[in-house]
Amino acid sequence: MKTSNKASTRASTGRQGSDQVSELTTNRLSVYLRCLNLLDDAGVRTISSQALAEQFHLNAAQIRKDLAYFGEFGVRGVGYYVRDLKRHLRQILGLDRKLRVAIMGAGNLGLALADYPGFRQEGFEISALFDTLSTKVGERSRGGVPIYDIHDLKKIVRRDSISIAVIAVPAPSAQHVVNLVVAAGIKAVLNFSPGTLEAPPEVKLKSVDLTVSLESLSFFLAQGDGDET
Amino acid sequence: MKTSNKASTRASTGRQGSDQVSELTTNRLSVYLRCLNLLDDAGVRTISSQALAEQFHLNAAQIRKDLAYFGEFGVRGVGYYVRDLKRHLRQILGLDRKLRVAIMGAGNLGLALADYPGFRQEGFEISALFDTLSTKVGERSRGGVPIYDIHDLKKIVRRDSISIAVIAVPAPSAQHVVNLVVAAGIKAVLNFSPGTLEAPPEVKLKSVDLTVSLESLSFFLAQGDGDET
DNA sequence: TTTTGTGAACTAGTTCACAGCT
DNA sequence: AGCTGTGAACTAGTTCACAAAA
Repeated sequence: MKTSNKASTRASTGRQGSDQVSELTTNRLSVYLRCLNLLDDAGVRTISSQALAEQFHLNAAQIRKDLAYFGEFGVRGVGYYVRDLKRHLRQILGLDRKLRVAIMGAGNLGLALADYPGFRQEGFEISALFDTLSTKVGERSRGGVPIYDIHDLKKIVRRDSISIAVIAVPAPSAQHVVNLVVAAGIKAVLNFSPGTLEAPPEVKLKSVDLTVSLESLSFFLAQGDGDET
Repeated sequence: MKTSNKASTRASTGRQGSDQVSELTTNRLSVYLRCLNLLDDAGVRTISSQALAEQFHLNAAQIRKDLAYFGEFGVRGVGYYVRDLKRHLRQILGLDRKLRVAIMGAGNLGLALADYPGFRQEGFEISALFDTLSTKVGERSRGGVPIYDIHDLKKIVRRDSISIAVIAVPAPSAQHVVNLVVAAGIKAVLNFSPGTLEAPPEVKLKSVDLTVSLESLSFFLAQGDGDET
C-alpha cells in the first residue's frame, strides 16, 4: 500500500485555494514582468505570446499556460496589451504595494545587498540592517540604510512593517537568526547562507546557495576537460 | 510528426559521453558533499543513504540514484564510507584541483563576493577583480584580491589560469562583459545581473536572479494575505 | 540481516496541436 | 486571418519496492 506521508514536506500551509501553482511558474511570472517592462519602455503596446517567446527565448505555450492560472489576460487574434498585463502581473506577484525588507547581517554581503539597486527597482524597500556588533549598530550603509541591534528586531519589524528578511550572516549563526526572524513574525525569508535551515511551514524560506552554484560550474568544467582528445 | 528541434536550447556541448546527468542531480551532489563534510568533522566513519536522508531531509532512493550515475560507491549491508564518498564527490565535482575565479565588477556586490568565505571553502580561489574605473584599478578588496583593468582580462586570465567568471556588473553592461569573458576563453560563468544573457553553447552560464527570488517571496505573501478570514 | 543499486510506477512539468474567440 | 486558452501527448524527475550483494 502507498505510504500516507505524501504531504509531509510541504505540510499544511494550504489555507489559500490556489495551492497548485508551482514555484517554477511564479519565477517565470517574474521574468515575464521584466520583459514587459522592457517592451513598455520601448513603446510596445501589444505583444503575442509567440513574439514574447521569440524575443526572450521562452516557450509560447508555457507563457500562455502560466498566465492562464490567474485569469484570461489576452485578446484572441491580438495578443496581450503590454500595460495591462504588466499591471496584472504586478498585482499577482504582490508588487502593487510597497514591501519592506530587513537584511540580517551587516557584513560585506549584507551591506552590498542593502545597496543593491535591483531590489529597489520593483517596489521593494530595504528598511533596515541588523547586526550584533556594537561598532556597526547606529551606523548606516553607504546607501543610507540604518543598522540596528538585532535585539531590537521585533520592535523595528513592527514599526516599519517589514515583511521579508534576507539572511546574510555567517553559516554558523544562520539558524539562530532565522529563529529570531520567525519569532518577530516575518513570513518570508531569503537565505544566502550555505546549508540547511529549518523554518515552520507557514514561513516561506528560499535559499540561494552560492557554493552549490559554483560547484555546479566546476562539475561542468570537469566533464568537458575529461574528454578532450 | 515530432519536430526535430528538441536539442535546440541545450545545443551541442555534447562531446562528453555523460550527457544525461541533470543539473538537479549535480546540485544535489554538492549538497551531499557538504553533509559528508559535516559528518566527517563529527567523526562519523560510515553512513547509510537512509541515515543521510533523515538527517538532512533528503530522499534515500534519490541519493542512491544520484550517486549511481557515477559508480558504485556503497557497500551493501553497510552504507557508504564517509571519507571515501567525500573523495569521490570531490573528484566528480572537479574540486580535486584548485579552480581560480575572476569577479567582474568591483562594486559593492563584486567586492563582497570577492571576500565571501564560502567560496574559498571548497578549493575555489578568487584570483582577481576586474573593473573599468581607474580609481579602483590597482587597489585591492579588503580581503586582498587585486583589482585589474578589464582591458587586461585576457592577459590575467591566462597568467592566473582563471577558469570561472562571476558577473557582478550593472545589468546594462552585463552582456558586454559576458562577451569579453567568453572572448578571454572562459567556459563557465556565474551571473548575478538580472535579465537574459547570451553565451555560446560551449560556455556554461548559470544565473542567480535576486529580483526573481524576492518577487517569488512577494507572491507567497500576496497569496497568504488574500485569504485570511 | 542490512543496505545498496535499479527497474517499474508514479508525479510533475513542458510542449503540442487545435477548438474557439475576435 | 490571427492568437488565445487548454486538453492531450510527451518528457523529465522522483519515489517505490525488491532482487542481489555483503
